[in-house]
Amino acid sequence: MQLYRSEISPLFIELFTEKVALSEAEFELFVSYFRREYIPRKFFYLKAGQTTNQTAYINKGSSRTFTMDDKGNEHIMHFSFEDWWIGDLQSYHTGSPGRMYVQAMEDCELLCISKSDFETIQIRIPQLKEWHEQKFHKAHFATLNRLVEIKTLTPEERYLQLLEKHPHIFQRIPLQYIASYLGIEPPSLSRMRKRLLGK
Amino acid sequence: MQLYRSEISPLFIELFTEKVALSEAEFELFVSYFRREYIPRKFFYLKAGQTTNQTAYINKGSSRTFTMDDKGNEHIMHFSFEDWWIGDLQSYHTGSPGRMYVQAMEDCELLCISKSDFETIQIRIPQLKEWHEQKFHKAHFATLNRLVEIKTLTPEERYLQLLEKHPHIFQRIPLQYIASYLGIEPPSLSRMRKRLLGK
DNA sequence: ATTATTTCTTAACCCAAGTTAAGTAGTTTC
DNA sequence: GAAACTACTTAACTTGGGTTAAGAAATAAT
Repeated sequence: MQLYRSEISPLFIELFTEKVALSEAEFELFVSYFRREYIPRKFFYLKAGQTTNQTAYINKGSSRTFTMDDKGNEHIMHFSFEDWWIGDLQSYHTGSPGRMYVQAMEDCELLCISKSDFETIQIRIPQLKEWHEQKFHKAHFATLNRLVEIKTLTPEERYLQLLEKHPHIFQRIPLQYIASYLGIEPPSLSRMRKRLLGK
Repeated sequence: MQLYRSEISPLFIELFTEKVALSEAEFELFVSYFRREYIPRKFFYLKAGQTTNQTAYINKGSSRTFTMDDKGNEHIMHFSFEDWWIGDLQSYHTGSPGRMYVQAMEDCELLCISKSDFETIQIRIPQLKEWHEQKFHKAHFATLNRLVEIKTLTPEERYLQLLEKHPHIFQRIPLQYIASYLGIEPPSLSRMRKRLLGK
């Protein structure tokens, strides 16, 4: 099951041939380790309790990553779209069962590479190791940013900031999910939006 | 200004001679790069806007790390005690101005090493690089954990969890700071504690 | 087109946290 | 020991989110 270039997002190709600067041969080798995976809307790429041993690139589609509390309520940590990498970082790195659910919000086409394959190829192509580490750092800072946001901003401020910084999200994601991401219930978001109309 | 062994926390010695498994000579070399720094109570090790170029180990004392929002309210991210490393990770890694304030809650004695010295010695002693990376991973997962907690637990649940997992904190830290850490105002914490007495 | 399903809004009520300000207790300082 | 400062609590009031349930609107399925 080989992957043809025409089936790979241009952004993926650009990332590894230009930013990571793999040679043509290195890129071919790298890609050869990937496998396509389809996750239909509403299905799960990953569930809490599972241990991940692969990383996935979203070639097409979108997903939401959430945890579930004791009472069965879902809490969305983030959304992912084309050109994002999804998975449970903690499970991937520690090899222990994860706490995250990753569910397709739209039909997803993923490009997946197993952890062992990735580690193998890192030895041959050191740039990939470096890229992976940087990716990890960025993920950390994104999480830190989320934490700061949630501590320093009111729900209303978080809503306005999301609207300003990521307006496209509102065109693709149901408001109930956005409410969960903001940390409030759908009726609260509804009330808030009404409140803000008068401003 | 040399550091004598008797002046270094046994935990620090144990960490690097046993867990990181440095040889006697390596340890001596490593320690020689450190410099002592004293931060009196209420003074700042770091302020938002500054760019850090060192890491600090708390040999003695405690600190709080917080951000400040637009309205001037402080939001405590975490507390640190003996045997913890403090600083602004994001500023340290990206070399850009940080958003964190690190203030001594008790008189602090720190062991500090500059970023450049640490990078130099990493080349000579690769175990240190590995240790540092692991430290970074753990920091990430701690942040993730905080985010999950704050999203899935109510203030009361967060309070009870803190009380259960870190009861010693209540013996060393003013309740107003704990309130900030939990994400509520001091009167709310006070009311909550009163409420919980009847249970 | 009709039905079914999903998504969003609204209303009513409750409750907990925010806010402000006052007051108490404990500690430090001189 | 009095004054000053800090930490904590309490009260009164406001505000905004949670909850539940019902209904409206939009979308998908048949």
